[in-house]
Amino acid sequence: MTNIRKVAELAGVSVATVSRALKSPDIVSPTTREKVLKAVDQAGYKPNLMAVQFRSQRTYNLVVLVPTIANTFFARVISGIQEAAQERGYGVLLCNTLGNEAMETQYASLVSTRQADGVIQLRAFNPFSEKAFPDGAVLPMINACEVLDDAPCPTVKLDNRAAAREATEHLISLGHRRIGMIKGPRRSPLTRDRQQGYQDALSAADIALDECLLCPGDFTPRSGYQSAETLIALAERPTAIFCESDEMAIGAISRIKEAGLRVPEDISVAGFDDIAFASYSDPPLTTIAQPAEAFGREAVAMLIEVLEGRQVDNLVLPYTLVSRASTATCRP
Amino acid sequence: MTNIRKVAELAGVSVATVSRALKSPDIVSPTTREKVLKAVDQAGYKPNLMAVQFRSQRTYNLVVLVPTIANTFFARVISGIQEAAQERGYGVLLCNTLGNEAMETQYASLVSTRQADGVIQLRAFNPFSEKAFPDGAVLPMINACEVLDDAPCPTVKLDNRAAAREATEHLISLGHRRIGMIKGPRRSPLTRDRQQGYQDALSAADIALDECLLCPGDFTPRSGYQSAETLIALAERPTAIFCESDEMAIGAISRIKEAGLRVPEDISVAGFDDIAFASYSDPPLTTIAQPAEAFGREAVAMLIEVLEGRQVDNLVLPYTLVSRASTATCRP
DNA sequence: ATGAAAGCGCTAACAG
DNA sequence: CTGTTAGCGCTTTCAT
Repeated sequence: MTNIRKVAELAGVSVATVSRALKSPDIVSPTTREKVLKAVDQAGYKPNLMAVQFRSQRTYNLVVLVPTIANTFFARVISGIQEAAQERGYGVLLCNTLGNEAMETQYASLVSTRQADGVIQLRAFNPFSEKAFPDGAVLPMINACEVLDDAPCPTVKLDNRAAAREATEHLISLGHRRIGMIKGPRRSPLTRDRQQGYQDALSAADIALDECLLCPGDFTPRSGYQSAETLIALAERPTAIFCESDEMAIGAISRIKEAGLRVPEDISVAGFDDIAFASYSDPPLTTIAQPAEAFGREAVAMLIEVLEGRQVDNLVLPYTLVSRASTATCRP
Repeated sequence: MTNIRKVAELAGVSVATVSRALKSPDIVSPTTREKVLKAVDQAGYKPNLMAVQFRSQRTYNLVVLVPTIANTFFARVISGIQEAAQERGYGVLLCNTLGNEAMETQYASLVSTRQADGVIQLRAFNPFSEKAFPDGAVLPMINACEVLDDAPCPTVKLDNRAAAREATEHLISLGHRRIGMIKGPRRSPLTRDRQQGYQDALSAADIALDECLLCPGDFTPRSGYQSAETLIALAERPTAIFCESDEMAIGAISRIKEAGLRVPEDISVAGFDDIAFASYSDPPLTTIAQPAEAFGREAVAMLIEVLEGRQVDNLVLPYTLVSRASTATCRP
């Protein structure tokens, strides 16, 4: 492998000059620069970035901790991350953690071991030990999408409570009063906030909360399918279901139809995320559109700010209620 | 940041001893080992892997070139890659190339610049220039899923021709003789092979090929939707459609229903990939199941073999026809 | 404008 | 078993 020394010999200059000709062309004389560039070309020289990084103590790699890459919402977030990182000369180390905290901690240590400069965490968990970054220290991390309440770092998120409230209000405005909810994982702040929003809407409309209508889920189509089954079987069946993800909504619709019921005639269904399939489901899904790619892009921009020692504010991104055919007037 | 020297001072030994105590504990005396480990703990020492890598000339990073991470099939492949890489102590540098050759070349140069040890390419394109790896040299690359005909490296793929033939034969066996096909990108070997399989099946059943029934697509639901529109509008409408991806099949079904036609009563639809949504579409999708995660796992295993200088054979993974409700007997 | 030389943190001869 | 020493390839003072 050709290194800078080879190039220096070939050009008849010192290694320092080669380095300078490449990094700050303006401070070497045009003639030397020419010579160097010719030698670089001739030798097919590519700087060993491992050495460069080692020297400069920066890797230009970002670690992304994603709960599951199989979820199309996260896939979109990652696209955004990937794109923004590339533009700024950073690589992306993708870690599919499946929500496993040990794994997240392990991956975060890529930063302690200087394999990466910072972390984008897409789940509400701090993967850094007190030890690695004692108190006062600024964590090289951004927490995005699902955010810790007392995050030790800057965050980008949606106003999940408001969004869930709006989705629920949409159903209420269609005349629904018995509205089921298929939730996300138990201890997720995201789920808690969305449930809050759901309850806010009910309260505002003077509808009493019925715990039976609250079903567990894990964002997969399968869990939506199963929880829909429970809801359908209820003595007093809901006329609408609000799902915390489109994937669950699609699973739920599948189960509802299997039971011989129609969407939205018998049961309206609303989702959350606005994934690509939402438009192609039957019926097309009413949902809350999240700016998934923007989450990724913003997280990268913020993380780089942090890495460069600047102050960063938390960010709340906008959502939109997209009304499609899966929700309709209640006609019991 | 604490480094090996600090630890050495703290333990009252040389840096070499610290290094040894950590890398090959058996060749240092138990007492020194203890001292060193205590010092390591006390200093909160983590080896600077950048330095280790720099020294050992290995990064333990793999580059993955993926056409689009938004496709759930690739998401599964990546999960497999990710998992296998982690088990073997490798990190994954994910590159969403959108099929852009310049981008792929650029990312592949992470290897030339020693940011990564090898490449897993999920598209039929060689991202390495002749210059970087002259002829004889063994490319540190595995080509998976969509494979070049004369790949310059080991490959893992499906027998796409046989799989497409089987899917088509399934439709023929149901009495269909007018079978549309929604294809993948124009110049993809994958598309060519699948079309071959489709034609193989037609020939074997003495059905003449009708070019009108061949529609373009790009694996997205949207393209399936559009091509279905074309097929429906045909004077002699097909009674079945074979799509090269489930995402297109889902788009196609959506369009067919919009036209007031029923699946499978009026038109049967078959897909390819068996993504998670295939079971939850209405009707559930008949499709060719690919072992997506296995592609990822095998590619990693093979790449590491190559990196360690061993010989590797090409691999063909098995597929399965999964028959669900979207295909049924032809009754014109 | 250029060169000589130090050193980033670590490992691996080579001595002892 | 342990210490000394020489780099890995590069950037960056400090001289010239």
